[in-house]
Amino acid sequence: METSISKLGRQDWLDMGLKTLIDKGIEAVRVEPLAKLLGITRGSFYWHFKNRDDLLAAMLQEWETRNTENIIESIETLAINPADKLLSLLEIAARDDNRLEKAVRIWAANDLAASATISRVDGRRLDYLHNLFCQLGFSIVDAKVRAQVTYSMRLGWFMMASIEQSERLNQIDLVYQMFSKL
Amino acid sequence: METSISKLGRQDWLDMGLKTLIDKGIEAVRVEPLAKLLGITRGSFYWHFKNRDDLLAAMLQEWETRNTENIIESIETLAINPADKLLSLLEIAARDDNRLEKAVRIWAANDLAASATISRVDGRRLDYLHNLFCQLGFSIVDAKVRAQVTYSMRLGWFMMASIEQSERLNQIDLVYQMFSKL
DNA sequence: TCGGCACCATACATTAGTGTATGGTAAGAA
DNA sequence: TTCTTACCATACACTAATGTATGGTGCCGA
Repeated sequence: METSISKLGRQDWLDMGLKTLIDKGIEAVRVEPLAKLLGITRGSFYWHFKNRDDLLAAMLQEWETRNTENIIESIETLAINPADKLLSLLEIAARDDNRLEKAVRIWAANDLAASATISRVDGRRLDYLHNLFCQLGFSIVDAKVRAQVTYSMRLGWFMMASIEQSERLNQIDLVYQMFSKL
Repeated sequence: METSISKLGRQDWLDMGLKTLIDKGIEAVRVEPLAKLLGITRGSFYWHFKNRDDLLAAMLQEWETRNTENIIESIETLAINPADKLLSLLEIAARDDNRLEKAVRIWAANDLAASATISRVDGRRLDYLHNLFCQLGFSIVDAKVRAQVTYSMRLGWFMMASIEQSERLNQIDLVYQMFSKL
């Protein structure tokens, strides 16, 4: 039937959890307030999840799998040579809506499970960047430094509150010139 | 008398607040747990502070004033020409213990008062950096972009969990070469 | 030496959330 | 039709924290 008044499922709780994680941080992801937002009681929640920690773990995994699937693959399809790939990466990082990633990183600052997830993601991305700079002709060690620096910059982008998307796009030209040249 | 068993004061609560902010985040800064850590009851707290928000505001102000006094002044004394100043800034950022700043930034992600403070600090630092790059011979707009990029990178440093101080120090050479050259 | 101030303890009322147990209901399978 | 499954409501016991009110105590100055 797919009517909009149909019953809610586990995914609805998950989505609402991720949404309030983005809007108000992990401490605001609590089952009673979530229930209020969904117009429902907590009885439903404890049917789908063991407890609050179970939801948090599910949220973390949801983000990591989504993330692992998306980013790198899309680059690999829409760009061929390493220089274009680097540029595409920078543009995606500057343009995309990073609110969920930022929220997870903030979460990770005081939570072991979240910080383990973040570390894995960082590792994969740094490896990919490292590889890219190697393909651009840099030595192993030079490529590593460049990967770290560009990635630091990318992380800094969404930690700096007072910066506009247009300004980030301005920065890309400079960064690309600097980092892609031998 | 100055005996170590003397009574506690407002500053002791403040210090313990900042310490647990660093260790466990702002949500862990709560008066009952703090009282336990100080080996005292909450009666003392409500003598020195109006309520929990009053403590949080005091912590924020403490950090901002400390911060405003320290950083830039120390640079201005230990380096004369703009190039040395830039290098000193990078080294300080890479070497210093940024745990408190990181904690405040994490806090700011979900708190208006903290994010206002962070914005002021970012503004001051970006202005200073901008000025530095101007003195190095860059145009107004080029200096602005460079200031933003170097500052982003600095913020990214303490958002990236898996990076060692020694690696940051390695990055400095490259960054300094890239950004100081016209 | 005595009053007062600064600091701390204790007790209370209140709030917001957790997790469990148990029962109700609507829809589709048997 | 009846049964079962999936989902939701309700009620309860519990925990951890907030803020207030009030009283106790040690020290210091007049």
